[in-house]
Amino acid sequence: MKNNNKPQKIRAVSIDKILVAAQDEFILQGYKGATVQSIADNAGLPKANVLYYFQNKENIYHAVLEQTLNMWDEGIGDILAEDGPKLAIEKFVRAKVTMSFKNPKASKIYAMEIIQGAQHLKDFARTYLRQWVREKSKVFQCWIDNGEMNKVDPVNLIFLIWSSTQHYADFDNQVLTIMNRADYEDADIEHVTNFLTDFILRGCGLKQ
Amino acid sequence: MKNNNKPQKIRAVSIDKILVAAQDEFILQGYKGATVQSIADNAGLPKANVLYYFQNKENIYHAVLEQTLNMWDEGIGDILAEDGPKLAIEKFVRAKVTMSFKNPKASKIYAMEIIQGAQHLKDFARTYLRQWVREKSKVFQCWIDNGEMNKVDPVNLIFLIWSSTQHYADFDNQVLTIMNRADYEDADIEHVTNFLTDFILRGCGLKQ
DNA sequence: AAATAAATAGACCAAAAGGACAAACCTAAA
DNA sequence: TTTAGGTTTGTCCTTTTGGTCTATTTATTT
Repeated sequence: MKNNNKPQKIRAVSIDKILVAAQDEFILQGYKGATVQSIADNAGLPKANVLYYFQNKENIYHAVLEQTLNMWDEGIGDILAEDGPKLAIEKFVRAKVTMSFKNPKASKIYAMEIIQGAQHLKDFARTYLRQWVREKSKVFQCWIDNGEMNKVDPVNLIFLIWSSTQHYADFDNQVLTIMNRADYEDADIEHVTNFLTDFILRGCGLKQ
Repeated sequence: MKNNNKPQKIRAVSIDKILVAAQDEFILQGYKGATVQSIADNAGLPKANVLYYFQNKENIYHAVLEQTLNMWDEGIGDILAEDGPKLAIEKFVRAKVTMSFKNPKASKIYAMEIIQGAQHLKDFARTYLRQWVREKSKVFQCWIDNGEMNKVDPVNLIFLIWSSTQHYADFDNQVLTIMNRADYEDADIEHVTNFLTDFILRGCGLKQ
């Protein structure tokens, strides 16, 4: 019953189970606090088997990080000059909010990394991220210069959008506790998206 | 030269050195990853001496958390009905931004706690924080009902202010990397405060 | 100065955890 | 059936670390 899986898929399935378990473990315990044994238990595999696929704990963590970055990358949406400020911001905020609600764990792994000094993400931030911010800032600046939106510092605007959207992922525990709720519901995504787009568009002088 | 300290102050001084070192260690390594030895080294004391003041690691962490919450509490500022929306938001944002720039470590400790499930802060969130949000929401609601500001969901507004201000503390590494800078400067506080107050006031319909 | 309390410090221990190893166990092609 | 490559698992070892114990030194009080 167990190994009826297609031949070369065993590897993929096991690796996936390990990564899922590892993500939870790293969030809850941090890198040092996470134990291979616990990851193995949660993945339903013996420890030696986990070490067979990933040679050591650091490799597991790298794999989790990589997966997280890929997801972040896909879900980040984009800010296109041709969309114009209003549509671009709407799309971007919606993408990030949806991402935060649908995949809070990825956001948390990322947040913990940055808070702890971005040891494993220095390069990512220094190259990819900086470049991304630079490009998008230019787009905002164009819109400002064209009088399509208020004069708002683009870099800080990006920070505000990032932080206000990711807050619902990283601090989900706090948000839910304060709202006296057990879990997010689908309607929340819409509600928060509407709140944030409205608010941010107004902040940019794109509404009323 | 060493023990010329005033009599009963040795204890206070040592405890303080330990707490400072512990805060750094807990941020960098997480709870499980932090070692008493490393805290002791950074405090310039032998490990046994650290355990002499705090009986075990958990006590150290509790002390750090308590200190953090007190600081948070003082620095959080307040939102007073009599100030009116504009002044109240200005004051609050300025307080939180200043706090973020002046004491990013406290914000980080707090953020990690919440991200990791708020194990040690469940009570704080369930009682104090929830109550605080409830009260301040009422104040916002009054202003809205009086037509003193736009109809903006108060709870989400509070979340937005929290997240956008704390971002400069929790993600300082990322912010600095993106801005290609080594450290924050005093002028940054003013700049960010102005950006955020402007933006948020406009979002609330309190400007232009 | 003597006695008492506080602080410092080295040595030690048991438990936990990362990782190595080797033996067994499939599954599929030759 | 045999062989080879991938997979599963129990066992063992070493290092790290939280915490204890005891001894010594430094302050404080009487």
